[in-house]
Amino acid sequence: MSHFGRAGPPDIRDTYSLLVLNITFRTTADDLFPLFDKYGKVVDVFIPRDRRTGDSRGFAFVRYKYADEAQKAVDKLDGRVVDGREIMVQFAKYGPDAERIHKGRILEPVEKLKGSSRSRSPRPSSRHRDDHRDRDYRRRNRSRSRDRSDYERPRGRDRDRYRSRSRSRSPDYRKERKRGRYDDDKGRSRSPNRSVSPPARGSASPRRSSVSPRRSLSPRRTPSRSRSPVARVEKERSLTPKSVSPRGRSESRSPSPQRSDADFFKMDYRVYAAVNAVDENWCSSRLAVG
DNA sequence: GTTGAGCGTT
Repeated sequence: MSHFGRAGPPDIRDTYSLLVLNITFRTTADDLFPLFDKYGKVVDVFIPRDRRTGDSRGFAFVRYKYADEAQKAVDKLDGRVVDGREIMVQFAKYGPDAERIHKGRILEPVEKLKGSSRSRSPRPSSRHRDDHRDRDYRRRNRSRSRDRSDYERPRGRDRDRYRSRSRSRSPDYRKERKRGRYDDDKGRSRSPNRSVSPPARGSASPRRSSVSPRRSLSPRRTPSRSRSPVARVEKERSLTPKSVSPRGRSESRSPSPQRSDADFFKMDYRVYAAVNAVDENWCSSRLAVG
C-alpha cells in the first residue's frame, strides 16, 4: 500500500475525502497513511505535487471508506503536529469533480457525461448547493511565492498594470500555469474583474469551515505581503494611535529652547508645524510658570 | 538545504 496517488483515483464512488492542510513539504502519503489508518479504513492518500518541481504542495487528500471514520479522523487529527507542523484536517469540499463532492463524500455522478470525459464542459451554475458560497471567493490563491517568482514580471508600462492588481493575478497569468480543467471553470466562475466583493456577505467569517470550534491555529499571516503601499499606509494610519501617545511625545519633544526663528525658516514647513504643535504645551506651561 | 493559508492524480 505504498503507491498511493500513483495510478489515479482507485474507486472514489463511496469514499469520503478529507483535506489535510499544512503538511510539511516532505511529508509523503506513506507518512500519512499509518496516521490516518488508525481511525478507519483509508482507501487512498493523495498528495498533489507541483508539476514543475515535483514537490508536495503542502496538502493531501485522504479518502476514507466510511463517513464516521472520516469524521473521527477529523476530530482526532485536526491540529495534530505532524513532522513539526500542525496539520489541519477537514472534509474536502471541492473534489476532483467539484460538484460531485459534498461533505467529503464524493457523490455518484449524476449521469454518464457524454464524451465520457470528466466534464470539461462549462458548468453554468456551479456550486450554489448550499449557502457556503462565500468561502469560494478566497480560493484561487494557491500559488506560492516561489511560483510567482518563476514567471518574469511584466516590465515597463505593464508593471503598473501588474502592480495595480497585485492582489489577484491576471487571467493571462493564470492561463500560463495550465493547471487543468478545474481552473478553467473556477477561473471563469469568479469574474475577471476583481470588483466582485459582495457588499453584504454576512458577518460570518468566510474561511475555515470551522469543523472544530476551537481556533488553536495561530494565524500566522505575514504582514510583509500587504497588498500595496497605499493599503499599508491606510492600515498603519488606522492603527497607530500609539504614535501620539503622551509618553512617546515627551520622549521626542526635546524642547531645545535655544532655537531661533532663523532656524525655523530653514526647516520644512511641515516639520515646523509639527514641532510648533508639539511645543505648544511646552510654551504654555513655560509661560504659566514664568 | 529552502517555501506555506492552501482543494486532487491516470
